[in-house]
Amino acid sequence: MAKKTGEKYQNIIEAAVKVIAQHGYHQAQVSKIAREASVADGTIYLYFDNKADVLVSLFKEKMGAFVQATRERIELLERADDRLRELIYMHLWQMSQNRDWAIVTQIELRQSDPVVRAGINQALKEYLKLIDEVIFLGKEQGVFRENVEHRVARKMIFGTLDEAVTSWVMNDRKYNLVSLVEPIHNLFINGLKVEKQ
Amino acid sequence: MAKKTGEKYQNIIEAAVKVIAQHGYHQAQVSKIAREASVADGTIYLYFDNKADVLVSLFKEKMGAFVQATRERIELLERADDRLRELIYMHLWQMSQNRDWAIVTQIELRQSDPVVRAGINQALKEYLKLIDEVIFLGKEQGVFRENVEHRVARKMIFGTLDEAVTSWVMNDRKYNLVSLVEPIHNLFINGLKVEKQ
Amino acid sequence: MAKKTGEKYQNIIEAAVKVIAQHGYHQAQVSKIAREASVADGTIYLYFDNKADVLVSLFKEKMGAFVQATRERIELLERADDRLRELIYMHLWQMSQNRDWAIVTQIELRQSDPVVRAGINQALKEYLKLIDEVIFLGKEQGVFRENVEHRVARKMIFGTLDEAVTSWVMNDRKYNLVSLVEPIHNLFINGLKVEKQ
Amino acid sequence: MAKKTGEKYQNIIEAAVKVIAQHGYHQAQVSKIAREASVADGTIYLYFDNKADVLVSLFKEKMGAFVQATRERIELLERADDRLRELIYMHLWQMSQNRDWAIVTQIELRQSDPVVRAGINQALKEYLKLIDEVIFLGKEQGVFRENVEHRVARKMIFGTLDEAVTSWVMNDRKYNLVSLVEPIHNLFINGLKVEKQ
DNA sequence: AATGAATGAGCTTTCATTCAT
DNA sequence: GATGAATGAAAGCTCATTCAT
Repeated sequence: MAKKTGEKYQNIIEAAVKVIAQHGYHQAQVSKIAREASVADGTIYLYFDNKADVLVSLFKEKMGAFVQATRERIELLERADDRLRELIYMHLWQMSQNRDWAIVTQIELRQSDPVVRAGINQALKEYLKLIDEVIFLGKEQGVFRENVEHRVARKMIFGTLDEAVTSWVMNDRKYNLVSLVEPIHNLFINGLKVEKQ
Repeated sequence: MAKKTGEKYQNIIEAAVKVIAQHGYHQAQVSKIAREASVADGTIYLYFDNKADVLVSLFKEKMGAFVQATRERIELLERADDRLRELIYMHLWQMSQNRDWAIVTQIELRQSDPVVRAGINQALKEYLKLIDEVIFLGKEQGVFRENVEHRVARKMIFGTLDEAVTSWVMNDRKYNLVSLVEPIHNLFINGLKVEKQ
Repeated sequence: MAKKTGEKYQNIIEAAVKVIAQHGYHQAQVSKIAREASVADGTIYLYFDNKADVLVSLFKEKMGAFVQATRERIELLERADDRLRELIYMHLWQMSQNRDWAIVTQIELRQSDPVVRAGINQALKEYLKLIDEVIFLGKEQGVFRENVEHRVARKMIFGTLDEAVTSWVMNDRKYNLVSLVEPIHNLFINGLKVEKQ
Repeated sequence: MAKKTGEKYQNIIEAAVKVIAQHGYHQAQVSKIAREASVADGTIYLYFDNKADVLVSLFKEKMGAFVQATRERIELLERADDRLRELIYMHLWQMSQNRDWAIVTQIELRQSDPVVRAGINQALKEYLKLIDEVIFLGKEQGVFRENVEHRVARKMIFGTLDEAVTSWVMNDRKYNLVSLVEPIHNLFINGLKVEKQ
């Protein structure tokens, strides 16, 4: 039913991001998004099945671009540990570049109902797959330990980055998020323990 | 105004957890909670200021007990790395023990409105403080590296555990969450890298 | 926000008068008014900000027409005492013509909350101004005494008419309200005292 | 059922006046009145049938005293026109003496539901009867015109005084209400018209 | 394709009254 | 007589979605 292309399709998605970032998820009514996109309320339903579809599409579009950009950048690098650093960098850098998107992603969209959550999780899988690939590569290259459970490592990497961005957004972005790239990478690679001397 | 003690107070909190876990946040009406607690709708307002207050109180009560139990257990141990293992264990074990609570905490309560979120974040701080204490102790004992940024380490520990539990809940708890204690602890301590030989 | 024009706007106002007159102020729920107006509950909120706005608008619309009709009629007359008689006549005649409106105005709307009261008082001022004009004209024409305090005279005129209509409504309109025009006018003009002979 | 005597009965009535004057009719909950009277909520129902009964009783008690005091004073005077002046004076003076009572009587109690209104009107009749008596006496004494309709005169007297007090209360009692006694009396007696010379 | 007026289901909270103690 | 904890009915308002134009 919904025609998921065209200029208006993009306009509506951008409008949704803007409205949600500005007014919060619970104040992001369809009519407000329509006004921001300069279309009629009904027009939204020509491009999307329902409101949840707007949110899920929004997340997929943005997340797709995010993953692709990250993938392109890390594949320029050889070593898995360098790729991991680049992934951490891209994650934090992209979020710090787009204030609205960070708010929407880390705070507002988490309040959405189960249907939207399901769509979001679906879109997230692509990113988790990319993380897995880095881990597997690291093991192959003998850079990461063989006995590291890749599912556990993936949770650590995603969980830490996610928590870092959320915490940064919640603290009104008072510090430079990208400055965390090295400390985080270092911690992932070397762990907490003191090196034997 | 609200009398935040007594048997009914506890009943209502338990009923809220049950209803939210069973029907989801958006289907957890006051009347449903009241029925589950075997009180009249109005009775809830003798013990809580409003619905948000029920949810925040619920989180504070449970989280307070959670943090206290964890603190008591880890303080029986000497070394910071052992304490960290115990904290990981307590986090995962307590969540795996209480199916409803895990769902409420990881999924449903995240959908709540800003007022509830603020109350929840407040309650979470106590837990983050406990994590910080373990990190500081580790540095003092020379068990953890001095040059580890404690804020980054805290984000890693909390972010990883949180992601692990969410992931486990979302996958319908198909595996034993406690089995992740060792892998996670190992990863936190030793990192991803291969040991020099 | 509210679009205060159109056929539906008028329909809702008429429906509100009817429902309030029939069921009383405290039984005039929005849903009842909507049903009477043959619109959905939500439609009311396209034309009015809230329930109080319906009531205030209703009063303003009706009172505005009332004052205008009265003004047009009295301005056809020269002498202030004739104008006063016409004002008394119009007041009593218009009320006796519209059973529902009289009930709403004299009984039901007086039960309304402070917000509505404030709006009503605002609308009443226009009528009081008209009364004042008649008094001033009378003084200019040498028909009314110069030493009559116009504020006191205004209270007498409005207070008496208001009491007359209220009393008539409360007594289930058993007599002809318009028959009071002459006695009231006579009393206003000549007072209680016996003429010196 | 209700025992309409005793110290607590009086306390509750005084408390009701105070609470209504202070917080307004719509904020005068039974529990608030009970607290002000230093009794339990349930105790009110030992002395009154229901909330409406409290309000009606309150009005009757106060109005009874008001009428009696007025009657005693005017009966000291011979002439009906003097009695009328005294009645005007007593009405305005008593209201201006008791701020709370004036607010309750003129503003707040008018918002009450039909049951209370009916009780109030009942209590008012005694006062209207007193006004009638003055008018009849005036006619007998040849002080007031025979051809004055007493019902109309009564409406004028009560309507004007009522409007005067309401207006004074609404204007935050910025002027001295008693200063209106002479102007009002003069207007009632002599009317608006210029004396023939 | 686009519009936007109309729909109507759904829910938190208040408060007069009761009754077991 | 006095208490006050408990009751539960009742209603204004929002907003995603539709559909006639």
